[in-house]
Amino acid sequence: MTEAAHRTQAQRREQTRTALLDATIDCLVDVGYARTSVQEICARARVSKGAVQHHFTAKAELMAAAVEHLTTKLRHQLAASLDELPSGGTGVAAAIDLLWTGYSGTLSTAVTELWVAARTDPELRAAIRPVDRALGRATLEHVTQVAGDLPPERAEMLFWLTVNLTRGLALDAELGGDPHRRRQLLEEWKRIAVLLYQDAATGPS
Amino acid sequence: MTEAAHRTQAQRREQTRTALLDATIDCLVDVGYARTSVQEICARARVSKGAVQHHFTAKAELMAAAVEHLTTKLRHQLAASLDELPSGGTGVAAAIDLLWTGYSGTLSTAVTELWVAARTDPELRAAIRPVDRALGRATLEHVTQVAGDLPPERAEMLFWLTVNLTRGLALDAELGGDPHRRRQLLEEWKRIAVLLYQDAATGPS
DNA sequence: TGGAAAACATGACGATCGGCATGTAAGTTC
DNA sequence: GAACTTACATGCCGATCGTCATGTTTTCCA
Repeated sequence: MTEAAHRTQAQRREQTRTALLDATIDCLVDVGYARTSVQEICARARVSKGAVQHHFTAKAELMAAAVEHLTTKLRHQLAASLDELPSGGTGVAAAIDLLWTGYSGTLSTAVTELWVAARTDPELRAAIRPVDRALGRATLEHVTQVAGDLPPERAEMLFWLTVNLTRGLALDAELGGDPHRRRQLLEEWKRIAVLLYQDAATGPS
Repeated sequence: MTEAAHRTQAQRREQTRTALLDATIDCLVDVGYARTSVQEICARARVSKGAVQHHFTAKAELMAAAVEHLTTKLRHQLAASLDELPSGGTGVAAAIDLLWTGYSGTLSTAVTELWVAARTDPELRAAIRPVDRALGRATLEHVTQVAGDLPPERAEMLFWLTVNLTRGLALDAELGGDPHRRRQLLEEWKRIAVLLYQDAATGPS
C-alpha cells in the first residue's frame, strides 16, 4: 500500500462529514427512518461513533444536516437533468418528465422518509421546511424555463399540481404499485397539461 | 362505582383488542411509526404488555392487524361520506371532494405512516398490499357511483389521478404546507376534471 | 360450586438505543 | 521537533426497546 495519506485537516473534516451524510441517506433509503440508528450510519461510513459525536452534537443535528445535504444533491441532480434536455421551450411534457424523474429517484425516497418523520418531530420539521421551500422555488424557476411561455400564474398552478401528483405516484411506487399504470397516469397527465396549455394560449378561464 | 362488570369472554377479548388497535392508530398519528412502541400503545389502551402479548405474538402481527383495522375504519368513513352526499350523479367535483376528505383525515395519516414504514419492512408490506388494493377497488366502485355516467376507462383514469394527487397534497398538509394553496390546487383540479368530463361526453381523444 | 381455561398483570431478560468520558493518532504552528 | 489543537476511536452509562416466564383475576362449564 502506497502512502496516500497526507490530508489537511479541512480535507479530513469534510471527507468524513460527507461520508457520514451520504451514509445517513443510504441508511434512510435502505432500512428506513425508524431503523436509522447512529451505529448503523457510522458502520456504513466506516467511522466510529466518536466521529459523529465530534461533528454533530446530537442525532437530530445529523438529520438536519442530512436534510440540507439531500437538497443540495437534489439541486445538482435537477441541474444535470436540465442539461440533458434540449434547450429552448421543449414544452410542458418535458417539464413533467423532468419532475417525475426528480421525484421518483432514491434521493426523493430519502426525503420522503425524513418528511414523514418530521410530521411528529418539531425539530426535524423546523430543519426541513425552509430548505424544502427553497428547493421548491428553485425547481419552479428551472421548470418554467423549460416549459416555455406559459402565463406565470398558470405555470405555477401546473407546477404544483404536477409536484403533488408526482409525490403521490412516488409513494405508490415505493410500495410496489403497478409501474404500467403509473406510466399510463403520467402520460395522461401530460396530455391534460398540454391541453391546458393550449387553453391558456387561446384564452384562460 | 356500580358493578358494570359482567362481560363475556368474547366481549372482553374484542374490547381490549379493539382498544389496542385504536391505541396503535392514535400512536401512529401522534408520535409516528418510529416512536410507536409496545409500551406506548398499551399505555394508551390502559392495558399491560402481557395483554398485547396474549393477543398478538409479536409487534409485527399487531401492526398487521392495525392495518386491517385501519382499512375497515376507512371503509366505514367512506360509506358515511357517501351517505351525506345527495344521491344521484352529483358529478365529478363531488367525487373529488369525497376523495380529498377521505385522504386528508387522521386515518389516512396513520396509513401513510405504515405505508412508508412498509417500504423497508417486507412483512408489514405483505400485510398492507392486499388490503390496500381491496380498499382502492372498493373506493373506485363507490366513487364511480357518485361520478355519474362517465365511460369506465376514463373514470378509472380520473380516479387514480385524483387519488395520487390527493396523496401528494396530504403529504404536503402533514408537513404544514400552505392550506390556501392546497385549496386552490384542489379547485383547479376539479375544474380540469369537469372539463375532461365534458370532453369524454362529446368524444374522447 | 369448584376446577379448567381464557384473559390479563407483573417482573425480568438480553439487546440496542443515544450520549458521554476518556484515550490515541494525525495535522498545525512556532 | 515540541507544544498544541483538531480529528477520530474505544468503552461505558442509563434508558428503552421487544419478548418471555410466571403469577393473578375473570369467565365458563359441568
